[in-house]
Amino acid sequence: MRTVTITDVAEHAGVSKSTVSQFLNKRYDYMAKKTKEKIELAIEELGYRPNIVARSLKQKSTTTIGVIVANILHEFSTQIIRAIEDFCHELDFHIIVCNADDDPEKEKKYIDMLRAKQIDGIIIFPTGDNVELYKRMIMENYPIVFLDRHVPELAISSILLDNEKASSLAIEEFVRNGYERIGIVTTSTFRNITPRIERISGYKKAIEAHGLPMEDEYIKSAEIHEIQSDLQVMVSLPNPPQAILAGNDLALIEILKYTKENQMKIPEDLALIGIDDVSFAGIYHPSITTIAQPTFDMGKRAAKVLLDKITNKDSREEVANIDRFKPRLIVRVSSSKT
Amino acid sequence: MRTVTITDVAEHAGVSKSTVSQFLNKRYDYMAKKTKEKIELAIEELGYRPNIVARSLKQKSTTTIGVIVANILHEFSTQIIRAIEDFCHELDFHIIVCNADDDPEKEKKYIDMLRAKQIDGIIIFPTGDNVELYKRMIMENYPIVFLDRHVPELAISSILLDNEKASSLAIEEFVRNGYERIGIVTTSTFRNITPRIERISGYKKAIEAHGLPMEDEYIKSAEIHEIQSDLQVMVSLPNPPQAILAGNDLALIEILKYTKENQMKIPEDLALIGIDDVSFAGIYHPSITTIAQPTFDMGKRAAKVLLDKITNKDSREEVANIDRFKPRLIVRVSSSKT
DNA sequence: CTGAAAGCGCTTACAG
DNA sequence: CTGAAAGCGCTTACAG
Repeated sequence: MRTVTITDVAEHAGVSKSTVSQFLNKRYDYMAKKTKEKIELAIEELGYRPNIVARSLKQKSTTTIGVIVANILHEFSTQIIRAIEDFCHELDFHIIVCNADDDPEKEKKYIDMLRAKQIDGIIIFPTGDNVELYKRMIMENYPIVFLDRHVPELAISSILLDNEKASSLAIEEFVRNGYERIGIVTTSTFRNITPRIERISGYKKAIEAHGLPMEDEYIKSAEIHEIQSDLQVMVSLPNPPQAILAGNDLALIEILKYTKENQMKIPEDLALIGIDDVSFAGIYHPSITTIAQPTFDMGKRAAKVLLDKITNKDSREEVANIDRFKPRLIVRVSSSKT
Repeated sequence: MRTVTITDVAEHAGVSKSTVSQFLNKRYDYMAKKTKEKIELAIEELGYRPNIVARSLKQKSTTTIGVIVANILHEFSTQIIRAIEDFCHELDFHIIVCNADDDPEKEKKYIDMLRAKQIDGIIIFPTGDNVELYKRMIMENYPIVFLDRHVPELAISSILLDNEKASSLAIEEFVRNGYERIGIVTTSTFRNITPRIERISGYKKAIEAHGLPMEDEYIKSAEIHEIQSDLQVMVSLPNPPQAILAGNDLALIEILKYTKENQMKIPEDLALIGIDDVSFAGIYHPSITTIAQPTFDMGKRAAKVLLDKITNKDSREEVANIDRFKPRLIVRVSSSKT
């Protein structure tokens, strides 16, 4: 089954390839009506479908972008992907999804491959460990946007949550309900991952601002599989925290696992707020107070900023344009007075 | 910043483009060691990265596949995507993720675009409404695999759950615990979506096999936003069901929302089993008995079957190869005796 | 208003 | 062991 090409269409319609190409690109300015009709008919009859790879080679654009998420297991990642996909679909762009698995090597491999494939731009949740590579892309003025995390020394547009605000919203809610000994548990801050670092610093500032006890033992950032034992330690303190802020969805699930296994009552034995409005927050017993990220807006913005850069490649930016999105407190039961 | 091409490398190394190309494709058979080194050096010095679009045009392969999910909101979809991505990453294939949003028009648009982009093959969760289009792809021997759903009259390899088994596992678990009036709630069966149809038929067969009461009122399939009111009707029956099987994750969440709002106790007021082992099943109060799909295996298999077809395009298959995966019952508390 | 020609950056069969 | 030439399927500046 030979595939039909523009040459076949041209022959069939009795015109030149150039003219067919004009037609395909909707440059009808000077095209005779008859010519147009002949081409339309030929395309129809032959079932012609333009080869976009050939077009891309010539035009140096693939109308495809890459999205490299740090860890596709976070609900946040999949919601962002969905938002980006929605936005791109409108503009007939496609997205290639890559999961770096928090591995800088894998991230590098993906970046290299995406660029070899002439992908027009990339949205990255950066692992943070490929600074040289990021720098090279900036130098080459390659369109790129960071999401969720950023690398402070680099002039790359970044879409971030106002993470400190997220923590302070949570602490304020705890304080309003009379909690004083408040802890925070996040996944590992190995490699200085922005949201984790900032959520902890936001936590510290808020604790201080409210004159609450600040204990190192109340702050845990660890690998997922270590969280259970860390919680054990925290709960066994002489003065254990009465409330905990979960740094993200995976941390929250670990905490809920712990409280369930140890028959701790929420919020009586331990009050809880989670950053990320997980799907089950409203139906859990008790329902869980969360800090929601505007995931849809953030994904959409990232896509918009990237596509703008792609369309507008000459305008190089000199400084990182950091776009902070506001988190929103959703009050439910897990943080209430007891 | 002019991009460096194979011509630049050839000049820099003092050899021909052909030889550089041989090098890039690792055909070292007859290559002098010195030549190899010169090329390596030139590539290094120029920071050359082959243009895969050009290669694709010539080789008629993009080492990229498309994945069109019906609805990216299901956890099942994202797990499948992850599994496919993992598998493809090993083989240096990339995946373009598309969300058809259960809209046949959108599905069609994606299929057309993916083919125009010369994507090597597609994994589809078919909406079912583009039968002509599917048929044309079969005729053209275009590599394609169906996942989660299939279209019975078509000879397309399909990766499916043994859906009837999934339902019967659930019914048996209910029966073991003494439940007799058992209902099922799924999202809409408009357009004959395979898993929903089969889960309902499996439910019916199992109910019959156990000699349990079979009532039309115990069977609901509806759009997400209608489920609350349908549950209201079901619960208000003179003889309401004592147990409900949730057809998928979204249906389960609706049911939990309903029971929570109406302060129904699980399993005392209503026992529950959900198909899809949702992330929160183990930490919910009470923990939720589920029927797990082997999502990782299914995604991996789909990718494997597709890549085999791509590698092996001559071997056309005559009949649909339907691959049924076994569901697994995970007993927790929501289905226990009261 | 339309066509001939060159070119995008590769690969490949063939010649030497 | 290596190179010249043709070709993948488009687009585009230019000529007429």
